[in-house]
Amino acid sequence: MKAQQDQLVIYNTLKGEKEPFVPIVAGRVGMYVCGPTLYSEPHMGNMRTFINFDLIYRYLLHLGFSVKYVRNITDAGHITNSAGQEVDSIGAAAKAEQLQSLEIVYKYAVKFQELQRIYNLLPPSIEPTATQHIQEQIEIIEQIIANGYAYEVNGSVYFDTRRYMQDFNYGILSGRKVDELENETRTLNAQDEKRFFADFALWKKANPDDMQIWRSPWGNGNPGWHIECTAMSTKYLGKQFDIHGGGMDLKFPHHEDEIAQSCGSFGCNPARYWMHANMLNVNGQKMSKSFGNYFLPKQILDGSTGLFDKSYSANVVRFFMMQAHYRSNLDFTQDALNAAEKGLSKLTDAIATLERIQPAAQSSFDVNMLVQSFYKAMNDDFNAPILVANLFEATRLINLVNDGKEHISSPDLALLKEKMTVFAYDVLGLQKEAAGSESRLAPVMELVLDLRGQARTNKDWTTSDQIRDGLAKAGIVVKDGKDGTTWS
RNA sequence: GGUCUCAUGGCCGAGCGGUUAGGCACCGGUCUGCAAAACCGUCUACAGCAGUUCGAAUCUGCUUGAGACCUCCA
Repeated sequence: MKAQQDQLVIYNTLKGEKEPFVPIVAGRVGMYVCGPTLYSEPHMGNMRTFINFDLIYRYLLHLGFSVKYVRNITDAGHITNSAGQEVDSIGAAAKAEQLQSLEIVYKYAVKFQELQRIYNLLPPSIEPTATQHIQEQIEIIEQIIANGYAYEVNGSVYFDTRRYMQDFNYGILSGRKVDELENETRTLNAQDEKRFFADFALWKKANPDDMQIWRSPWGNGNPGWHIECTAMSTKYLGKQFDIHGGGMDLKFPHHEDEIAQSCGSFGCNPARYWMHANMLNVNGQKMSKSFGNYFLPKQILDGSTGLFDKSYSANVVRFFMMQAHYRSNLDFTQDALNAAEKGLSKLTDAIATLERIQPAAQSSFDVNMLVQSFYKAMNDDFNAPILVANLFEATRLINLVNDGKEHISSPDLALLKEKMTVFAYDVLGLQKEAAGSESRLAPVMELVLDLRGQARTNKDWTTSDQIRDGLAKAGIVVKDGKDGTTWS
């Protein structure tokens, strides 16, 4: 695995190009990913980012890295945006639902946990919450003030972007130039407390109707909306760690400001590799709450999205997502989901077929090369679509072996079996379909199919077809294969 | 308006200068009492116009179209 570790290449948003992945400490990876704000149930687009970073986490683990994966939960409303508007999303949800802020957070945290289970996400090493780290946030703000990169005005603290730009590059991640930003935003902040339009809040003085308020050296208030990630990543991963991830829409200003906060307090960029997952699209447009074109992960499961005429399992949705690269847009369409559903079953069938294959003295194809292609794909910036294509190449060969047209040796068979299983289930995070889940139905079906088998032996096609049609009406499909009859 | 990204066959989606991506659909075949399923095989591309190059989907320029960010956002 060490050799494979050395081959890993990651696209670093900070550099705008792929580069070899060299962890700060050999064999260890510290990874921080921005998690959800729990003022509502995460929608499918939110889930795509978490599924993609789950894939990355899983592959790093498979390569043998010891990974500390921190993904935060935002349970404090982000009080202001840079236009100075009040946007405490959690507080707003709390008022709308007539609950306390933490009730809202807990309510949706439970749902998020459930979704992670259903979509087969590995739990992160730590899931810290913002409200449990107010003190750490305050301490970092104090440090930034002490370093001269922030100032207090009337109970609020702002990051001093102009002062910061004298020593550091603001815009290093997003490529934004402050003077380009200015023309647009200046007017919005005319009567702001800020010294400069690009300054952002680290701490915001409390409003009378705020639902959550904390004490601070500057009076009662709320933390700004970037500081929590700086506080928590620093606490659990150190001032500098390996990978910082999140959705592409967080690149600016959230991640840019995290960098500014880290540089402003500790003098260094918090992460060496910045990774950004792309958005999920519906009809070519980003799925988003504000566009109203979003739907919930469980609506796909029960078929109530209104967009598709049937439901899909979490497994199919996950496989569908694995067929696009994490840095690409992905369009959520019914045809694409249907294709994923069929493809997935073809793939899992082939893995099951491996169990029945009889080895030959020699292999008629290069199994080792095939397995290497799995690693090659994933080592190239986690290129899951290529991996999937290679798994389908293996699928084709497995079926040919099963038909006696290709051969595989015993050691090669063992290798292929292991790697197919590992890559499909451990790395891609697909789930083995629970066979025979309807335990009470199984013996009944056995009996029914047995009777139908007898009818077929007697060439009593009327009875045989009657049974088949009757079962079809009950939603059970009978398949007459070469090796007997199966149903599903 | 500013910054940036992308335009691939019926659909989804890889590709980063020379090789079949892959899946689904279609079509042909194998199997089958029939059907379905399964398996095998095959076809359809690179938005447009110029340029660089022995060679371009892949590099450059322009045109057209779409999207993201600049407000909360995964």
